[in-house]
Amino acid sequence: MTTAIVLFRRDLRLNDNPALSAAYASHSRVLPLYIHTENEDAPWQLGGASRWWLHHSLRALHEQLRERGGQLHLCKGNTLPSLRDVIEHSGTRAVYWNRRYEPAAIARDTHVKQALREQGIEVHSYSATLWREPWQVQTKQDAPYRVFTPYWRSVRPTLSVVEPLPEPTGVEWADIPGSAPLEAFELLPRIPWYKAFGESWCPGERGAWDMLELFCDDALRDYAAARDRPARHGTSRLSPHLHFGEISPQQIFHALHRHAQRIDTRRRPDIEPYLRELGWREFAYHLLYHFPRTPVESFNPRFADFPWAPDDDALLRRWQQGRTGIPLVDAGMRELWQTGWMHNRVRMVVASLLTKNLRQHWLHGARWFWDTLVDADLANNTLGWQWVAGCGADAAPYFRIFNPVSQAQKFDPDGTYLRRWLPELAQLPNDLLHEPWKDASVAQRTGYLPPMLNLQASRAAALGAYASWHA
DNA sequence: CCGCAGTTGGA
DNA sequence: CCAACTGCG
Repeated sequence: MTTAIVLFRRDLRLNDNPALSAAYASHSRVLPLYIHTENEDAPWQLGGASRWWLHHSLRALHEQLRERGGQLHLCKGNTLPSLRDVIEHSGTRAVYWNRRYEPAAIARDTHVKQALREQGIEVHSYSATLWREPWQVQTKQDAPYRVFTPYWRSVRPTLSVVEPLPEPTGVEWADIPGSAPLEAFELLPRIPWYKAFGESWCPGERGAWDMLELFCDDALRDYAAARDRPARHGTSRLSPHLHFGEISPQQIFHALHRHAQRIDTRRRPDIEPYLRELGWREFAYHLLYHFPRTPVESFNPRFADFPWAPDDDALLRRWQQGRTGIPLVDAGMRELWQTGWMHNRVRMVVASLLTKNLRQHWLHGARWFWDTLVDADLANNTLGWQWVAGCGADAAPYFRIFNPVSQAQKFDPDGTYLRRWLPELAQLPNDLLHEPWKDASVAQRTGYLPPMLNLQASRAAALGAYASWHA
């Protein structure tokens, strides 16, 4: 009669959870544990929006366990002392977890594993958030891939539909006295800016599957085109669920495949474009593993002396608050603030404006996204910002500067997205909605600010600065 | 060593 | 057409 600890981290699910299944296979009792380590992930400790999500996801997991006669044991503190405490009070000799891939987490886990083993505790770790471990994918020259297309060409053919692990049934859940209340984590920020998040999101394993079902029923068929239209719910919106491991890529692949198979061949949706996006996520994790300094340093070393404009707080604040006077940018930043999420197409546009037109360092944008996105993810955030800024792996070339007006006209032609997030402009006809500055009276009538920059001039200045630096 | 190709654009 | 460069096989 032995007990095993299952340490939950970014795997807040009971299905397809290798650590949980393995623990249950070898032990008669399982003690589910979550440790709130306030600072171990510094400088990338959880941002505000992520904290909101985590709060609700932990509550959801706790409820799931209660329905099964158990409960999630919560403690606050550093991982090793907290684990030792629980080990001592529960008489446990084995700890199971699923791996994480952020540099700080790897260092921490390596240390904890070694320390526990030295005191005679078994530690077992598993792969649960990626299709392939980062060290398993290499070029013919035994180097990590730096370009997505060859990476994907090498990985995709090796992926197959695998039956996900079922939730273990009949588990005897263990607990010890002294669990902290969830409120003790103080995860909900003092400023209740997140009060509308609940209208968009349902954190937790069940919420993840509801979202996936919505995607299958609605957007999947038309994904390749619809995913570029910010007014539509054309994307999967699974990113925060994936980040916290409420659902795994394996489960998604399996579910999409099964869903597609049930539809007759002529109307069967093509799941490849979406799998490719999951491939980007996988690629981002692999890059972060192989290039652990990229969260703070440009992937391309040439950019070490890139002439970013001097930091400008006033300018940054207007960008953050959605007060730039550029409709698509302001709409996106307000969507982010109000829902904790922004459509990917719009993310590229706001990031391009900050890093290219305004020439602010990409880290300023990355940090804001880190704090405000419910799907803030070190691997994806780093890759995304460096890609837009032009200093990343497989990055956009410097001369590719998004024009927010033409992007809006192309992907939100009827202005639905702009009107949703810029209600003060909702009454304008489409041409003025896309370019409110064309009528000087709009600013007075609506209170909408005149643009803080000239798109053409700032573009030319950015190209000029790049060219003279590059020469 | 050679050849091919490279997420998302703008004017 | 903007620039060439390099990752990869």
